[in-house]
Amino acid sequence: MPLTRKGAATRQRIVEGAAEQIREHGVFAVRLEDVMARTATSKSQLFHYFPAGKDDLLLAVARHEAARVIEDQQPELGSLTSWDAWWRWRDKVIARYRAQGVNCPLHTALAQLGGATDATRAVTCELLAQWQRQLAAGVRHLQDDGTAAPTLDAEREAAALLAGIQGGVLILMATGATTHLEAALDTGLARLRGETEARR
Amino acid sequence: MPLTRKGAATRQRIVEGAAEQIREHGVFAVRLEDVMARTATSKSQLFHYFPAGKDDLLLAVARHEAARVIEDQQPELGSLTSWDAWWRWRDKVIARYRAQGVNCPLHTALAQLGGATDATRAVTCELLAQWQRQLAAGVRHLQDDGTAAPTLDAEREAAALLAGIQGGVLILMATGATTHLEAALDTGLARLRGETEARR
DNA sequence: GCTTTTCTGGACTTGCTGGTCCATTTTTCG
DNA sequence: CGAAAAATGGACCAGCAAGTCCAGAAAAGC
Repeated sequence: MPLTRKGAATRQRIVEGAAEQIREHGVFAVRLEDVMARTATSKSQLFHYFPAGKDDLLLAVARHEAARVIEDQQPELGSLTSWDAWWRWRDKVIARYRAQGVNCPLHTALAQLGGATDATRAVTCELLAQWQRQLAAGVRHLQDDGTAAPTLDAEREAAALLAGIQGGVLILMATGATTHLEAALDTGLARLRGETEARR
Repeated sequence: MPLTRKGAATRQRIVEGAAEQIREHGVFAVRLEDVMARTATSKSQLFHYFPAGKDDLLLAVARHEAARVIEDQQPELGSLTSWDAWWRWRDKVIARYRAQGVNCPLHTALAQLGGATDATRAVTCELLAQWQRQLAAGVRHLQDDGTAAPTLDAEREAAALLAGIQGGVLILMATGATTHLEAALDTGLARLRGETEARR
């Protein structure tokens, strides 16, 4: 079923509108009606573009938001080629999540879908894998320029860092404080450099 | 409203039954009816013991599960007095969450409640605070016996470790793999000891 | 034992929200 | 231009699950 230019625009409007709505009020509070009102669409349109209904839409939103997560960290995340770049990235991550506050659309969208479906799981895994891949690349850069010990397992370090970020964000969502996210990032980076003390 | 012995038993049966149900099928799939069937109770009982309805029950479950989280880590978490104790604790945490698999009743229960309510936030914060407190105490023990550098900020290290655990569990729930949880714990512990290499 | 309170059963109500349907308009494309 | 396909509007349906109510059984307490 080919989409006309107009159709594609509408579809996108729906996805973005739904994402915003979720960001503002959380997934559980979002009804199809809200999305309709926000995006000036009718129910038939929703089901026209997302035949399988709400889950279908939510999945699209999840994909959309997953892409955003990575994009928002660029270009820093993609070029963690120096110690300085790492710190710029660190600051960006904290700023991004501090701004986002307690609503993690991706996280909640996935939660709503129950994680049961293979599709949702795939979205999550893909996001995590991409993220970790870029972190690991960054670790290797540090190893190359002698900042980080060559004995470190880059992949493992990246995994640990990623876990710290996820947990930090989770705690941020629960408590509203960025303390843990910062602690995770700072101790993680300090570790890469072989420092005992965490900066800042 | 004083509870008779029987009443208290019923109430507890409901909470535990609901918790099990959630653990097995996730919060979103749990209907009051399911809880009724499982605990051999009627709807009037549910509303008798939890006047505010489902949210009320869910909150009780959250509290119940929060307590479990800490309990399940005892006695290790409470006495992280040596490097060895730390490792025993590490193994216990991994085992616990591996067994639990993809269902984190606490996490989902809180998600369902939206995190909006003050009550749910309080439960989460209390749990995190307790957890972190015990970790920090453990860090100080390591500093006392010379295993960890005295320059480390125990509270901050504990925060980072906690974030890593939370993220690791989150990723475990999403992907089913304990890789990240292990990586977070192992690098975290290695860092405490000032090792460059992560064990295992 | 008798009264009061608590506990339990289950039928009933109700509101909400996802989903269906068809008629109408707009776009596409030969 | 005209036919086919896509896009849109909005009324309608259906089911579910939360929450209400009252009557009756069991326990508590004097």
